[in-house]
Amino acid sequence: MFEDCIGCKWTLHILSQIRCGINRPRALVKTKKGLTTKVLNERLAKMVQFGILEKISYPEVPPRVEYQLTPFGKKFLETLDRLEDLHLELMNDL
Amino acid sequence: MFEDCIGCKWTLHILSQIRCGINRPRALVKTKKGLTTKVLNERLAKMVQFGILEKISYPEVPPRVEYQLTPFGKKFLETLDRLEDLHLELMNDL
DNA sequence: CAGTATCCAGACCGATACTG
DNA sequence: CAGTATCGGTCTGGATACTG
Repeated sequence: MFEDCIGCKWTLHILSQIRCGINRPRALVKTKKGLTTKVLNERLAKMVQFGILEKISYPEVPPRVEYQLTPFGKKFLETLDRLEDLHLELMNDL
Repeated sequence: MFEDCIGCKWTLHILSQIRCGINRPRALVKTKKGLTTKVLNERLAKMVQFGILEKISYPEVPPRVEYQLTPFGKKFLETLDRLEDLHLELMNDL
């Protein structure tokens, strides 16, 4: 599951954007050059499947969709933050 | 860095083996079918570079090499364990 | 705007053979 | 036994165009 989630150069970026409140597909695609709807949707689908994200569709025209972190997703990111802290600590020790 | 470490299907396996005390290249290659010296060495080099592993060469013939987790490497794995715990928790809630 | 389908270049990695 | 080099198939993912 890790591999599938993190073993993709976009996943971390996408998650951090969603955490910042950028949670609509179009907006997400525009946050980084090279990210396309195809790859974005693949990643989003995976993360929904893994219980990291939740998808909300509003029955409007034009359609509106938002993705939100689930409670698990939030804990997941927090744990990742801790990993980053660890790494920064290491760098400081040098 | 995460991407580089975890975004490879072998890394997690290799690290868990080393944690179990299987820390010589030859032995590691034999732990999983499909793992070759080339890929193994690539991964080991990366992990040494990232400060996760430490390489110890004994000046013997035939040569003997061992890899060990650094303190950072141990914390790194512990944090990964916590991620796994989180995921198991999630599964239980269903 | 959201999402899917198609195409194709290029990275990746497994197999093999080789050196020290 | 440790490590490097080379080759070649596979599969990812970026570009593009399309539907609802």
